Amino acid sequence: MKYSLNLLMEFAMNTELIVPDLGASNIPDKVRDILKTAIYDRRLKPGDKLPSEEELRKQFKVSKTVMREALGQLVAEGLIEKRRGALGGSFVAEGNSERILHVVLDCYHLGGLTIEEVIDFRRNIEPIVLEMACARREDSDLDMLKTNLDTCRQALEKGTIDRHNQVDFHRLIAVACHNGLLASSMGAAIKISREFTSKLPFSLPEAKEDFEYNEKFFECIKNNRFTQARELMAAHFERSKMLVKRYRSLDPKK
Amino acid sequence: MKYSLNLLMEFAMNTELIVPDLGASNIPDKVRDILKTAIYDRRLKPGDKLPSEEELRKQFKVSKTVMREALGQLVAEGLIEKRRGALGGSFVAEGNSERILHVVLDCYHLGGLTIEEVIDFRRNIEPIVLEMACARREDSDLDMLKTNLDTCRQALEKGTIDRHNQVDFHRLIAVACHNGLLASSMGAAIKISREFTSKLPFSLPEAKEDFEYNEKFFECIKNNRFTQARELMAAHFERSKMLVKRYRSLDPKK
DNA sequence: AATATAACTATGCTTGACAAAGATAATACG
DNA sequence: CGTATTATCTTTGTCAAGCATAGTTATATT
Repeated sequence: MKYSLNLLMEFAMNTELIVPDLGASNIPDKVRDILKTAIYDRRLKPGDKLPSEEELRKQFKVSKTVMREALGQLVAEGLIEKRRGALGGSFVAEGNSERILHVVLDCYHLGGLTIEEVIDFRRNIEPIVLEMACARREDSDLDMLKTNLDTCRQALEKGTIDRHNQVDFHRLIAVACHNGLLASSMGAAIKISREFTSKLPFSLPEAKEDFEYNEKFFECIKNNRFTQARELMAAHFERSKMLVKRYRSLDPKK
Repeated sequence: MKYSLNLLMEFAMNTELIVPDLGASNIPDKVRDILKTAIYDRRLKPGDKLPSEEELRKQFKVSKTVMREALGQLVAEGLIEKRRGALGGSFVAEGNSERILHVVLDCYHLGGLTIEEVIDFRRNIEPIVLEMACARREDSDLDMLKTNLDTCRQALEKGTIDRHNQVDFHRLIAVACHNGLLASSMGAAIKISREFTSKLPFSLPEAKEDFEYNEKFFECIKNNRFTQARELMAAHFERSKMLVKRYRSLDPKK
């Protein structure tokens, strides 16, 4: 079998190699950077199969362990996927914006982002997002949003609260904008909000009030009511602000 | 030395362990998930030192190789940092939003995001960002922006173009909003834009026109001219749109 | 007292061997 | 002849033991 990866030899040739990335100190990182560069340059495209670990190991002239660690990092970064078995191997991953969400979440949990920032982000951006959704939504988006509303309504009618879906409605609004970057960043912000608010007390009347907002948002999107949408979203966030404040006053520390 | 990580034993106890994350198939992933969970739960806080590889290996009852792979993945994900030497080891990383940028870039290079989406994101969000900057900028932000303008102006006066800084001005606007999530997502979008437009031809008159926009943005931010800012940014993006279109017509494929 | 050296602790790298998964080909058997 | 089982082959996954290297600390030498 022939692989179009002789270019990797650029590594094997130079013990002190020329890496485009600022010099990684250890060998696995160097190997990883070379493969990463090949992917960035599209010499390796999504779906492409890399040589086997054994083959790569020989090409890079590194040990099995190092090769595995380099590939492991690329897997962790979501750039490649590995499959076992006879037809297995390492494959360049399809671009999926799922990882954006995870990284933002990581950052939040490490204290690199505060909940205030996240909510501030939403408060300022979501009005625009709703406006965009009004302009761009397709019929399938309306169906999607409607399904969410129905699910939440059924829960409320039974006296329960579907908190997950009720918050998720906001993510779906972003999805209806048909912009991956927007959907990812809003998705992350909303996921963090959801994780945070899940600790807050939430009464049935409050939930119903929240749900009514979602219904109003839906009507705006359906009927392309741009300006009304904006005001509504602003009002909604004034409310959220109060909820967070109340929580903070209940539990002053942290 | 005593580590407060006996909780890790929850793994060692169960050969078939209970991982919060949906079952990772291989051992390193399981170990990684457990450590990740500990970080998420803040049982391990940024700056905390993990036990040595040897110690962890014993606690998790896994081989050295597996332990290293698990830690390697956490490093790749930016959750921990490793240092060599006597006082070395694995340390929980401080939250840094730098990784968000990398992941978005990865996603773009894998085809998970198109340049159209990125520009669309900017066109819709940046007017708000500029507006926010008008309201929130501090004196230090004005200095930062001014320094950028000076650098670019000097280049133009010498007949050269400082493309990097001229685009970077937009990132600095986002920074002036004092919201990490906003700065990160806009930073990523702008970095991708920059990478893309670096392939476009760019004449000196065009660069000057672009620079004048930056100067106008600065005046808005300085004097809190919200509404003017918005119109300006919209106009600026109409221009960018044309530039991209021209590029596409020059090079129809890709 | 300043400097070189040794010891210690931790990560980094190598090698070799075997296990397990997944696909294919060969074989046995109805 | 067709199906089911078994063997085999490729590739990733795991283990183990040892040595190399970095960085700190203590010790010895001058």
